[in-house]
Amino acid sequence: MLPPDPLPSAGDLLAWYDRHRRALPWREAARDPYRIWLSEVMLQQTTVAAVAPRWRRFLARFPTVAALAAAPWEAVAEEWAGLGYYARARNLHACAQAVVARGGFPDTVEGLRALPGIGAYTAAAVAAIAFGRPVVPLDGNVERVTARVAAVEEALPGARPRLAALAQGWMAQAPARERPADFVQALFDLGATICVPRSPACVLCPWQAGCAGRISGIAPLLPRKAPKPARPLKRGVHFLLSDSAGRLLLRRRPPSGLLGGMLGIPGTPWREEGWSTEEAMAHAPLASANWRALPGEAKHGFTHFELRMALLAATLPPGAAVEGEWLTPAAAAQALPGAMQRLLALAEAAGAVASDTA
DNA sequence: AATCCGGGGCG
DNA sequence: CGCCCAGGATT
Repeated sequence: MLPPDPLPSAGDLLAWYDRHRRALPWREAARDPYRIWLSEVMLQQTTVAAVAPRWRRFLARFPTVAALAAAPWEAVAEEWAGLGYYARARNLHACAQAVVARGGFPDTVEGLRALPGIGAYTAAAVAAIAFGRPVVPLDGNVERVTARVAAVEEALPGARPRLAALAQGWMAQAPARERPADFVQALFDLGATICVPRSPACVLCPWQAGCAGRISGIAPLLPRKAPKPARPLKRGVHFLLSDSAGRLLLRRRPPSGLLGGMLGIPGTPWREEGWSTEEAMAHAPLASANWRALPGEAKHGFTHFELRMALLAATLPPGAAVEGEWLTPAAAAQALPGAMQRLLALAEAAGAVASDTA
């Protein structure tokens, strides 16, 4: 079969990008590798809309990589709370310290790839956007655009090497090679605004004439993906202990694993089998307290399982000592990951804690 | 290569 | 309710 005519032209895409590129906060300032790197880490599996306000807030608190490296983990965790994938925050902190120790960000893919939390994608993205290296980061947008333009019918993730080679081939064309940062961001924007997963707007696409997927009519079906397994349901029981001032007992979770390093409301492990009251009470932070079950359940979806949590509440008996940290409900809402905030909302609905200032 | 790891928005 | 999102680390 003959290739489509004309072939995808980097110049056409760059001309489109010059007119239609998204106005994103990390594109406004100069190419500070710290800001670019921070945006790329936040954008891992996270939408632009969710990242933009958090990116501004993070930089207001940690304006430089040195400031981030010098900050205590507790402050970084609090600033990241609610963004998800908390290993990113741990690696971000460690990466900042490594960068300060070596005197600045590496300006090559290999150098960046060696840092914590920087994989093949982020290394290529920072190298291209911050340092002008002619490399294409393969993200979900680039995978989709490339699979469609080249009509790659092989399913992900097996097709990834082919897609990467095709996209890198476009970067080798003259106009792209001279504007690597713009070219990769043009691919991002094309995938985010026109070559979208469902109902792509092919009539608006600068590459429509050369798109093999559009010509053959299969573009909306690409890229093909392997089916995903079903998510099991897990259950847990949690314990909300209030002191006489209305503050709540929280404990920092182990540094790795699910919600690692983040604050949490004490509770049982999460498992598929349910918990009897007696069994759950063995995990209570304080056995002798006026525990009462609150009505309802808190539900939360993780990537690989669904979670339902029951909640028991009690007040701290006078003179009792418990290990953990005491936070006001407002401070807890600020510092807790989403799953734990669901428990807080359940308690507020039951009138078990002071309602937030909202 | 397969698994684990959050949270939000959209059709 | 399922899918997708500027993925990385671990095994």
